[in-house]
Amino acid sequence: MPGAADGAPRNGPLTLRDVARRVGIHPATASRALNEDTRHLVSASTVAKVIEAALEMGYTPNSIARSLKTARSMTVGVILPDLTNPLFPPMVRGIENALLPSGFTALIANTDNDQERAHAVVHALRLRQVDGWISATATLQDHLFELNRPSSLVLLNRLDENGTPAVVGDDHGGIAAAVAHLVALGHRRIAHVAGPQEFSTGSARLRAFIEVTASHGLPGGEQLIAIGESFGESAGQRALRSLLDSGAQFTAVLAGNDLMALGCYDALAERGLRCPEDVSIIGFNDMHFADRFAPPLTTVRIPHHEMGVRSAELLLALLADEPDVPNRTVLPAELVVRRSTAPATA
Amino acid sequence: MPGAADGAPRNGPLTLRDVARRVGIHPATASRALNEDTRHLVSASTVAKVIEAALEMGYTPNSIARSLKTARSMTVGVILPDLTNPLFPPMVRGIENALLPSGFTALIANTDNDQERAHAVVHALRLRQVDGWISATATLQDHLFELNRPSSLVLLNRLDENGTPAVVGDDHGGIAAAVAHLVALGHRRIAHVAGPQEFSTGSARLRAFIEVTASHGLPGGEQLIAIGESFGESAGQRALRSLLDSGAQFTAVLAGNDLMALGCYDALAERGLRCPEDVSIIGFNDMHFADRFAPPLTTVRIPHHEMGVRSAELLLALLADEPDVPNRTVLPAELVVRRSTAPATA
DNA sequence: TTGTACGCGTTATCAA
DNA sequence: TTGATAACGCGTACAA
Repeated sequence: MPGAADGAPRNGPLTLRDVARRVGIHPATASRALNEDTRHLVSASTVAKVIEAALEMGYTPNSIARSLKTARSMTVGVILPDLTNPLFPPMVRGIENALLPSGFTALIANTDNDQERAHAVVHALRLRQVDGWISATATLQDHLFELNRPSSLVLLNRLDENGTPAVVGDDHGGIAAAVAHLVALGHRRIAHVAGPQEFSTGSARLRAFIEVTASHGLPGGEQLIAIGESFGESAGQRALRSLLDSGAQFTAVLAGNDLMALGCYDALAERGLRCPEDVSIIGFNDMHFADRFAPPLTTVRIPHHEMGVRSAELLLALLADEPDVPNRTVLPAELVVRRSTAPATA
Repeated sequence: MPGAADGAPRNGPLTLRDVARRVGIHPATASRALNEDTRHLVSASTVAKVIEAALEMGYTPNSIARSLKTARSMTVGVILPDLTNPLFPPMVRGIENALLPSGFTALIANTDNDQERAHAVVHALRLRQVDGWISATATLQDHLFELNRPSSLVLLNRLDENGTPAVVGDDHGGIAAAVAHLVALGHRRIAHVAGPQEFSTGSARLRAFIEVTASHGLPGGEQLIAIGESFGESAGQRALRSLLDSGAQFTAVLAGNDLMALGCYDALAERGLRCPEDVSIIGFNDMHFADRFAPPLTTVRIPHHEMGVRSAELLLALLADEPDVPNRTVLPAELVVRRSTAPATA
């Protein structure tokens, strides 16, 4: 005699059975009444009674039980290099905002660009049965692929070679705008402190830099390019330092991102060079507080929050098996001119 | 005949039954073998066989099913005002790092200091059956209290009047160090641009300011205090502006936090006042990039990451029903002198 | 329109 | 030391 209908009051949190008992119906009916898309199977009057009872009793469905039954955890794993990098919080907020209406929750994990740690956190999230993934890390895609249907993965601020659905900023357009700005200021010898080439953003920006400077007829070649070993400040500093040491002549620097631009500030300072009087510097991303630096950084803005939103929407579409989901979304980049760029003097 | 032992291969992800079948034992035994703290109930040889089989088959336990059975979701809800505020990411990372070894996962939610949204996100997390809460928001405690046993809540960077376990920075010590620094530089008329008084940090710092300036024998009184309506930049700007408008005389400003200090920079700039030549400014928190501002901000550092770690450890202890968990942890604050403070000239 | 019966995958409890 | 059974709370065929 399972599910006996006697009135023994339960002590833990309320269940569907409690609500059903209160209304005097079977739990299954209560379930149907409470559930959006089965509600039409139930008479309007019972629906009303069930909903009222549920509200009154303060019933909340147990999502764990539901997940076990439906085999969907309603969670999304979000893999980041490091939440502490101001680039990511706005993206995360965008993801969370886009996920909320659908009842999905984001699980955030940081890899610190460390393979070991990446595996650990991805494993931890797999144990949690996440339904899908948003990854803003590089070189991890392959591993995620081993473990997931491609249809449940969206890349954010990254591209891979497998055509995995991705949301990125317009690297080429951003670089073009930055170079055009410098050219308009009279700069002709422009250097590029590039990000690591394993990252799609690092290589896309370098490629764009080479193309765009060539199309402007500017002097190019490897002596005006230095590649950092990370996207951090010290990598930017070391890269520009090496350029300075090489004796290359330039009046402006395009940095791989804002953090590297900050490192360029440092490299300049330690040589007694001033920005923008001696060397103009442009960053990429327009991260929070870029307008507060000394000097305020001219940089390329990409829509962080919007990128998060779009990546989540893309994933939601994939999870809903929608047809025709685009596999590459490029969001516009925009140059923000501040005070780290000035007319060329040299 | 439930759980028939015939060899029908399942197609979905592997379950405990698959592993058990492979080894030729009962699923319950496999469960015991795989589980740390029941393993001692199983013979060493079966344990070995089960573990090997599980590894070989790539079995991963279904945490949803486990949660349903154990009534623990192994998740912790983390309530923040706004992840975009650089104060919080390091704390979140601390929380995640401290949680990871215990198998707990953090669910992050932002309130934007909006009651409506706060309720929505807390509700969403409740539905997810989080086992405990870490809250860095103000004025929400009461509501959380209605919904949870007090033993599952830890406050972070906040205090309430109910003695809820909390981890905070040493506001009084930090303010004391800041004032001492200014006094040593010859300042005597020091203003305070205070944070909102509904927040424990806002009121604690104001109280400390009043006490400490008095103990130094400095001029006090309301004309040297302005209270911002939020902890943001524009609130700080408006507050200092009002002080300036009031005609109050001061040579240094203690801001409620770093963001408000940034607002003070703006208020000074719009009056043609220079920092630190005309007015020295000190912030609070030493958030990321405070050293990059113009001028680099002298501020009080609190150990963000450590605070996150400690709050998570505290919560873990509460969840484990450990006795003698401290209900207030105060972490040391340290003054970081940069270039927004200088000897008094006026 | 509603009720019945069952199972999602795991672990707790009891019995052997 | 192991096996059998039941139950966590829910959703869903199927039957009524």
